[in-house]
Amino acid sequence: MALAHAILALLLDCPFTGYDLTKTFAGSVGSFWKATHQQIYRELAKLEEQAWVTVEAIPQVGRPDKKLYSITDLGQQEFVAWANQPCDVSAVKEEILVKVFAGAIAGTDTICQEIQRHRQIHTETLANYHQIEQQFFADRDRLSNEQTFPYLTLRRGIRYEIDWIEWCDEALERLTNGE
Amino acid sequence: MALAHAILALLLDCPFTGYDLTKTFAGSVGSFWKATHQQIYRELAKLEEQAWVTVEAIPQVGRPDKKLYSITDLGQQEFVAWANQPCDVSAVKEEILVKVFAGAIAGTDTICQEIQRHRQIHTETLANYHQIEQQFFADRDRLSNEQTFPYLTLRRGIRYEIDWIEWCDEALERLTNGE
DNA sequence: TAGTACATGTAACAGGTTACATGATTGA
DNA sequence: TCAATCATGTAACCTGTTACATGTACTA
Repeated sequence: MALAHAILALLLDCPFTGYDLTKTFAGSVGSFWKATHQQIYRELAKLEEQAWVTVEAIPQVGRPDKKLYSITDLGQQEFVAWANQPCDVSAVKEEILVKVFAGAIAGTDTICQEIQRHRQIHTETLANYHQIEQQFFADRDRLSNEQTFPYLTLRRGIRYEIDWIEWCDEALERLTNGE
Repeated sequence: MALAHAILALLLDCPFTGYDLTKTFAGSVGSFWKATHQQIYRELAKLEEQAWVTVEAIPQVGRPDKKLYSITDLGQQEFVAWANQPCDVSAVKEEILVKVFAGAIAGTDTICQEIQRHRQIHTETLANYHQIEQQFFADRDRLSNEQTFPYLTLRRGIRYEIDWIEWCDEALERLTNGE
């Protein structure tokens, strides 16, 4: 049910098309939620059935109609109710750690290369987050209450990437010690 | 396909029953992979079809036969081949951050309580990891190559929990500032 | 002229969750 | 006597991924 609520969370602020939601999930909100366009279109259809959102079709020339989705009062009530229920800590599933776990069979070189590749990816993601931070949260210690909430999700993303990079360094050191 | 490889990773070391695999996924290996018994039984059936594992039925009194699964040479080859292919960084999906993102509508109190709840859970998980560390990796700076690999996965888990706890503290501070 | 952005969708499949089902043994 | 542990499984459902499909407009 959480994809539904992630979509509602975005619609609370302003109406969106499925297309724009897809881009948002691939962008800023991507630090804590991911979804493909197929998932989003399917979910929007369900949300409409439940009357949590309404659609307005906006005709266009040479393109499919834009379908602009807005959250309803019912949708907003549902979101608040959902937010007030405790939720689980998310389950971790790390493919790279499956490899590391069996590193003795996969081979130290293989593992080190993969760790280095991941370190690179995390470094790039971190740079991206830092750029968002500069652009949208310049005066970080004087944010309004409304701005603080999205900033905290970005902070979580930044911490997460830094922590991965540090683990990669630690792992590489432990694996190359004595060579 | 990664559940299959997570199972193979465990079988590389020694044979397992589906039941024992379930417990292992709920325990130590749970720091980087989770699976329910239904998933595991279904996956084991597939692995057997592909001849990546073999089964030995062990009759018991008053209980279903134990089915002890062992990895085959083919399974081992497959695992090494898989480990040598680059894999993606895992996608993050954090339900709590969906709530935090829309915190202005959910309400600061609601959000703070939920963050505090999660802080507690992360603290307990961390304590659990520290205990595993004490028990199985006592002499942390003098581990054999074989021990280093699983230790690194535990280190990742420990760092992850610490990082979450620190983020919770940071978030709570930012949200209660000026009250 | 090739690729990207815009804008939606169907279909098939893979992976994950929840409920139900069986039935002996052991410990509180 | 109640719950937990041992040990397996079926079925239904929900979520997520991949491939395919359409067709314009703009940019390199």
